[in-house]
Parts: sequence; C-alpha cells; structure tokens
Amino acid sequence: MVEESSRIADPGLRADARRNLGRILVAARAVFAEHGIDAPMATVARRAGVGVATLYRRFPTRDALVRAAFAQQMETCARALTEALADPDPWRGFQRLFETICELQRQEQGFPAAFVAAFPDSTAEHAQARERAERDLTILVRRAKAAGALRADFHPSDLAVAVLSHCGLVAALPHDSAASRRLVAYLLQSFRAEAAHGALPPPSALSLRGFPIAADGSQRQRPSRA
Amino acid sequence: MVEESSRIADPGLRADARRNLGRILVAARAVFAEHGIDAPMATVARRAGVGVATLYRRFPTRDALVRAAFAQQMETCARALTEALADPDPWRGFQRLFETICELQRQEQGFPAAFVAAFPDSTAEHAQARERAERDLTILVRRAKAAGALRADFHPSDLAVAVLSHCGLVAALPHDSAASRRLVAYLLQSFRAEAAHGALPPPSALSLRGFPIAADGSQRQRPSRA
DNA sequence: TCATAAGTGGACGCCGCCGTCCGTTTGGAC
DNA sequence: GTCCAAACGGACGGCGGCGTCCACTTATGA
Repeated sequence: MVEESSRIADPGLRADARRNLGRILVAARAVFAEHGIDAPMATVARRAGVGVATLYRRFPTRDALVRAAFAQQMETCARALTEALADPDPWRGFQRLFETICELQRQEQGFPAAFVAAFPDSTAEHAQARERAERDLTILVRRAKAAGALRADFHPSDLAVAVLSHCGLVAALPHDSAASRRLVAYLLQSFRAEAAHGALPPPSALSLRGFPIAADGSQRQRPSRA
Repeated sequence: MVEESSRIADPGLRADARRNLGRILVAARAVFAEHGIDAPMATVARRAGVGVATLYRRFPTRDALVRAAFAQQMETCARALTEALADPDPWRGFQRLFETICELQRQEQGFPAAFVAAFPDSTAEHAQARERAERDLTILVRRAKAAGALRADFHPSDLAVAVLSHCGLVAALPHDSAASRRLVAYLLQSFRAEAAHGALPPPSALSLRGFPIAADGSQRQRPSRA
C-alpha cells in the first residue's frame, strides 16, 4: 500500500500530498469495488478524506484515476506473463497466467470493469509494452503447442477472448467465485491438446431464478427492482 | 414488428397510441443498441418521434422499457428451450439452445446488457415461468447426460455461467462475432462427454493492442481516451 | 357533424454530478 | 521562528437527465 503509492508518487511531492495520494488510491479501489467505476468522483474524495480539488489535481480525469487505482493489478498481470514465459513447462506457465489474471479479477471488484474499459486503449502510449506482451504471449503459445500441451488451433487472441468473457461473468456475479472457477476450468480443459476432462471445481450455487429463459412473454410494463 | 407491438399492446388502446407504442419499442432497441441501456429516455422518445410524456405513460420506468423492448428476444430464448426439449437428440437440443441464445445476444446489441440486468430479478413475478424453465433445463441436462453426450459433472447452472460470460464478451467486443463464436465453440467442446476436439471457427482478428497485460507499471496519471 | 375522452408533447422544476476557482492551511527550507 | 510556495478543501456555476403537469390535438362512436 505504502510502497505502492510511493511507486506512483512523484518523489518531489510534499509529504502530505503523498499521503493523500495513497489514501485516494485506496479509497478509489474501495469505492469502485462497491459502486462500480462510474461512482461519483466526490464519493472517492470523501472516502479518502480529501477535497474534490485534491482529487482532480492528481487525476484530471476519472480514467486516470481508474488506471492508477488498478495499476498494481495490471502490473501483476504483466509479471504473470513474464513468469509464465520463464516456466520450464510452458503449459503450466500458460495455465497459471490465465488463472492468475482471473483470480485477480475475482478478488478485486471493479478491476474487471477497469480491465475491459482499458482494453481498446488505442493511445500510442505503452505501445512498446503492449508489443512486448503480445510477442511474449505468442512465444508462450508456440512453446505450449510444441510441447503438445496446447491445442494446435489455439490462437493467442483466444486468451483475450477467455479473459474478457471471464470479466463479464465476474461483473455479472461479483460474489460467485465458484462460477468463475468453473468457467476457468472449462476453458482450460478446452484449450488442452489432448482432449481429456479433468475434475471440475464445484458448481456455482447460482439458481436459475430470473434466468431470462424463463420469460413468459405475457409481461407488461411494471415497476421492478429499481 | 407490428404483430409484436400488438402482442404487448392493450387491445383497448386507441389506434394512434398503439402505433406510437410500436415506434417506441423499435426506437428503444435502436437507441439501446447504439448507446447502451442507460441512454437517456428523451433520446428514445425523440427517435420514436413522440414526446417524453408518451414514453413515460407507457413505461413508467426505464426498466419496464428495457424489458418490453427485449421481450421478443426473451421469448425466443424461452422457445429455444422448449424446442431443445422436443429435440429427439438431447445433445443437439442443448447445443442449439446455447447457440441460439448466444446468437441472439450477438445480433441484438443491448440485449446482453438487458439480459444481465434482468438476471438477478427477484420479483415474485414470473416465478412459475422461471420454475418451469429451470425444471425443463434440468430435464434436458439429465437426458443429454443419459445419452452419453453431455459430461456427467455438468451442472445446470453451468449454462447460466456460460451464457453470462458470453454476455460479457459481447458487451466488451460488440462487433467481434468471431470472438463470440470461438467462445461458444470452446465451451460446447468442453461440455461434451467424450472429450474430443472438433474444428473451431476462425479466431478473432482481435489484436492484443491494449491488452492490460501490457501494462508496464511506469505509468502516471494522464489524460486518455475520454 | 359533433362531443368527449383518450392521447399527446414540450416546457419546466428538480436533482446530482462535474470540474474550477479562490481563500486558507501547512510542510519544509533557512 | 519565519516565510512562502505547495497543497488543500469546499463552495459554486453549469449542465444534463429525470419525470410531471397541463394546455392542445385527435380518434371514435353516436
């Protein structure tokens, strides 16, 4: 927490400013987790015990705040890729990469939304980092295929597909980690070269209550959960 | 379109009112597809060529409008379940059910969001329809397992997991139907009892540009796509 | 043709969020 | 201890969406 904010903080920042910045990031994660990344900026400021002006001085846009708040998680993802590449068993590396990302999204509410929101980020910035990540992933995929563990028709973009769909699941069911684990297990099994089913984690307790399949079509406008 | 609105419309409605109601539903789908289900009500009204008052008279809450707008799709889902149950080959029924739902979400932008938003609907209403859907799905799953096509450890809630994650994917990449198809294919293969890989649809053209794995951690707050 | 009630639409007041401005406080250098 | 620039925070004007109210229009049936 402390070293995290100091990592982001300008070292030339005054002591109180640095402290406030740390508080803001903590508050932002809490508020975003609780109310989503569209929560009012003032709510974050209040939670952090600072004025709105202070918040806006550090983070001119909500987007900047979101990025900063989840920079740690993003970095963990990046590190997971590096570690995956370093693993002598490429499949194990691949598997851990995917599981790490999904676990992060499961734990840190609001991170999935930030992840998705940041996804089509076409700013030229970080271009080199992105390219490296893409290259690294391609290498990892090639190795895992060569090892006979990853199916031959797997495409690197499939990892993005898997992660994004997992994001959506977690966003829809923020407290159902069983569902998340279930999805991860299913996907990993379908990515394996030799198509053998392993054991699955226990299913979600999720009932189908409200599952829209149940619509009977006779509905009329009416007030509802609002 | 016409018969759809008449299905929903009170038959005692005056002719112009019925016409406007139809326009509203069409406009709502278009606007929700374009701007998401949180688009201003006034936008829907303008698009429909009616005043806001008319819109509010028919649909007191945004939620009511969303439900009505996508009632057709919901019903299609319900019908798909019935058809799946009627299919002599339970696996084919199951597969088609899942594919139909996903295709609907792919086609009708905004439907996934409506689907997810409606999901934890705990109003007592439609309870019987929901129960029936749940029961039907359970039967379908049991049959497909008995036929040796669906893996034995599949749980009915896994369909919800699959659908919700697909919702999330479509929401994140509204125009990438290749990604959606890929996910569906992966999931269906991992649901099969005999773990054999079939051919996959072509991968998404999605590059990893902006994939948050690429974060380099050196970032600072800054303006961005906003 | 006319009476009437159903239907319409836009103007309007309300509210919550945004982002800035400015008077006040405080850290830290000397 | 003194000073000042950095930092602070809250008040405030602006904006945009919400939902209602009411004077006007029109379908319908006698």
